[in-house]
Amino acid sequence: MARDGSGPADSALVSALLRWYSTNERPLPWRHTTPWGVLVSEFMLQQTPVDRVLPLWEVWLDRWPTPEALATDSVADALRAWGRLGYPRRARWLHQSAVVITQQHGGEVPSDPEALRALPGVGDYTTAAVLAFAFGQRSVVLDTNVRRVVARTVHGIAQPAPHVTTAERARADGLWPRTHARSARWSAAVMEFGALVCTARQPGCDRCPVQRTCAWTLAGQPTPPVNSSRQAQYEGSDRQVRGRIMAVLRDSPRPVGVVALRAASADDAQRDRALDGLVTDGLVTRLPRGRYALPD
DNA sequence: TATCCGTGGTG
DNA sequence: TCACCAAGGAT
Repeated sequence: MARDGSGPADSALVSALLRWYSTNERPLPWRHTTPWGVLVSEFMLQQTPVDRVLPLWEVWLDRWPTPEALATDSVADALRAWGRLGYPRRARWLHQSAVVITQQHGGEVPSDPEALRALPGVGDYTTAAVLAFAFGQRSVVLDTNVRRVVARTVHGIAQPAPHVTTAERARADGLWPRTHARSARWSAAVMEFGALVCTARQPGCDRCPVQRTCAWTLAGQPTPPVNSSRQAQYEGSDRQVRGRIMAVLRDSPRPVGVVALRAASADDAQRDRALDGLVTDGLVTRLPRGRYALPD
């Protein structure tokens, strides 16, 4: 039977997972905080597990309880506080967003989709997430968890496409509850369900409340096509060297010279390449006489 | 649009 | 051991 994403089976799915969420929701601190607290959490959670974000989010919100507080401090402060969370460009984007919020939005995280989407480091997902989780608005929150749950339970495939397609978004919109409050809660519920039960590797189908109606299970849980594009090797990569350079600069209270950066890579060409990239990305400042530092 | 961007845990 | 995975975004 063809599914258009708005039939009674979908209503049953929504109701069942909302019920599951009512007794399985983790007490994460960003469930009850300010819009700024939500925005910080969303930046930190991009491609980063919850357990690693938790302690750092507490530190950040204590130190910078408002966008203005962060905007007043330097990018270097933000990069040091980001520590080893990964993707330090997120710390810079978050700092830049804090500046924009302070200067253009009166210090308040905007609740307007266009204004949110215009902030550096804020894409389609983060825009939808802030609308739902900070402002209780209806938005179709499509993250990796949500997309996997919908792909399986509704579309009957093990994995969603590599990127969100127009058709996928349209079908999800048909599935999403119409009211603001129910939509926002559903977004959190389906995301939590994907993170805790309908996981990527070993889904807990024995604990799943919608196993009987799951399209993927009914189809015999067909395995996904083999992933043709493999993840690039990290060991020895420019990426690894960039990370090491950032670590040296974070740990140094003053600018460093090339000698200190040799610890990041003994390969002069690779080290220069990585440094150029970091300078271009605004994560490192090149000073006179061959010295380097984190940006002001 | 395919690729790049960090880091650490895991099966 | 090592490839995959984790509340993506920018170019």
